[in-house]
Amino acid sequence: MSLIEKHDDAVRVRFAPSPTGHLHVGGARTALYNFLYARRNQGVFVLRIEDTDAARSTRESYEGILRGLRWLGLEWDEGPDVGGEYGPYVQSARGVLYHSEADRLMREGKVYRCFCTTEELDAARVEQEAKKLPPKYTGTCRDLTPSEIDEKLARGLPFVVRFRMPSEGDVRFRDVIRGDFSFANADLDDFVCIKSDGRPTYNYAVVVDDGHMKISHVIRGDDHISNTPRQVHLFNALGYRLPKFAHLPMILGHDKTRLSKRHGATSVDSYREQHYLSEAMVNYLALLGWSYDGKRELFTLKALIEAFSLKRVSSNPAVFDLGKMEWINAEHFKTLPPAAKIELVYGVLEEEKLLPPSFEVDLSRPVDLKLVPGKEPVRAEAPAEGIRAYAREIPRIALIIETLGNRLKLLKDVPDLMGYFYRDDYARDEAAVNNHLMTKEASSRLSALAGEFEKLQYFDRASVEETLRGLAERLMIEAGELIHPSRVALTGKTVSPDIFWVIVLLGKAKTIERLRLAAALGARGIAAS
RNA sequence: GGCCCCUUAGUCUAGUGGUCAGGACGCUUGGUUCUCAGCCAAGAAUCAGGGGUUCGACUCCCCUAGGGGCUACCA
Repeated sequence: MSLIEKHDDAVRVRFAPSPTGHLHVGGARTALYNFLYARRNQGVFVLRIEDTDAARSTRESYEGILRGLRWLGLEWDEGPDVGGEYGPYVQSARGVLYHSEADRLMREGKVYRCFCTTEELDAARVEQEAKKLPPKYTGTCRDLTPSEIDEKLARGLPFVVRFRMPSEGDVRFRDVIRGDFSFANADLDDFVCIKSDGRPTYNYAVVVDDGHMKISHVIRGDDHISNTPRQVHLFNALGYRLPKFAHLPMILGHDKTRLSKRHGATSVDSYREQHYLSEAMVNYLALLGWSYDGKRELFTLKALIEAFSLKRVSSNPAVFDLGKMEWINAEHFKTLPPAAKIELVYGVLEEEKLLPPSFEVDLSRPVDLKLVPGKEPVRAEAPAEGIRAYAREIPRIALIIETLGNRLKLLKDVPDLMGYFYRDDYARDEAAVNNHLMTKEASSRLSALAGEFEKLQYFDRASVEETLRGLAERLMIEAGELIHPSRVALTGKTVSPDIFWVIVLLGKAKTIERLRLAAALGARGIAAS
């Protein structure tokens, strides 16, 4: 094998979004599969921006797409911002190429100028539809004589460039995922390559670019299957080597229609904003249309690169299931090292403004990292700017995360799960308060418990538990009779992590304060009723 | 209207003529327990429908139905 051939066989794939909206999950998955295929085969991953629709393309969208891809960890080797051998990578900057290639096709008689107006075209289409005929270009300008063309040109009439489609025969191509296709040329049309404003159409620009960028595999959504025969014609007409095609199944919403806004969040931005882990998003997207062996489901990006294969991409559409993605998110979160969890949780606490400077917890004596059973003390890294102010809060966050354990699955649940550790105006469950706090017994018990805690020298978990259970014994009640109202008094909810850890982490002063408040509330409530 | 794609439990999938149709999420039940989560154990649930081909079809062919795509000077 010569060096040239070797070069031609190199895997080069591309993700080619048009900057007309946010990066949605379907696009992200297409990008992911391209990325994985490139990395798996030591290939090159190209990012190309298809902005030939001047009216709909925006700068914000362009930036959003790049941001989304970076968040997912899908770094490209060639692209608009990083450059590369075959740039520019933005179609609006490749006009010269499109025109020179069109001129070449024109000289070879493979395309022709069409002077038909939009009105004429529309009228013809309406007529065809009325007669239940397939709408096709009528071919008015297909065989204009050179003098007719010169005459129209001289009059300055606008024109488009159309592809001269053979009226007979058929086109064939193979799809890596779906096998062989054959389309009758008669069903295709003399589609437009260059619009009257001089810009290329999608079908034309894609082929010129894929050809010139030496794309070896076109991996894209299956909504492009029916565009492929036109593109194959163009590849042949232009004399480019035909890439291999791989069409991915569509991603659907829960009602099995194309995924759209009304199905919930469809942009990868919104998942990032909701604090989903990018690794989880990548993992879930990978599974939407691809499987490794039908068994293994948890992968890091790195593991996906090892495992990915186009051969195992499914051909049926997949429904996006948030529930499964959240499970995958939880699984990935579990595997994070403590320091990473702290950083993530801290970020959410800060963003949700749950770190009010006024909220002082009495941590001077009791809470110590050594209290985490079976764990090495967690040492926070040198605090970054902004973190300094709360540096002494870091160990406590570490302990809260530790205590929360598996209950913390989604970062977006942090406010709900941790709010009562940081604010006195935490959410209270109305029913829980009524059921557990508004009784004479609860009121006196909580008051008694507060009194017992008051006497404690060391507010560690063992002392706290011993104190509570001891009181229960003396009152001749189940420990639960003390635990349940305490939980509601301290957290506002009927569910929380281990109550003794909650008490310790809340600190002695705060615990007693809330127990007394609840006791008073109960006494008042009873007197009032 | 024409051309094309898709169809295994609620969902993602394994399966390539002979399997008790496997796994996962979710769901149900039981166990552990201060609640919840977790964990452990058990369980319900699937080959869209109809014709063929074959000794034998989830697997091959045809039809129907449903969903989707293209048929633009959108991509």
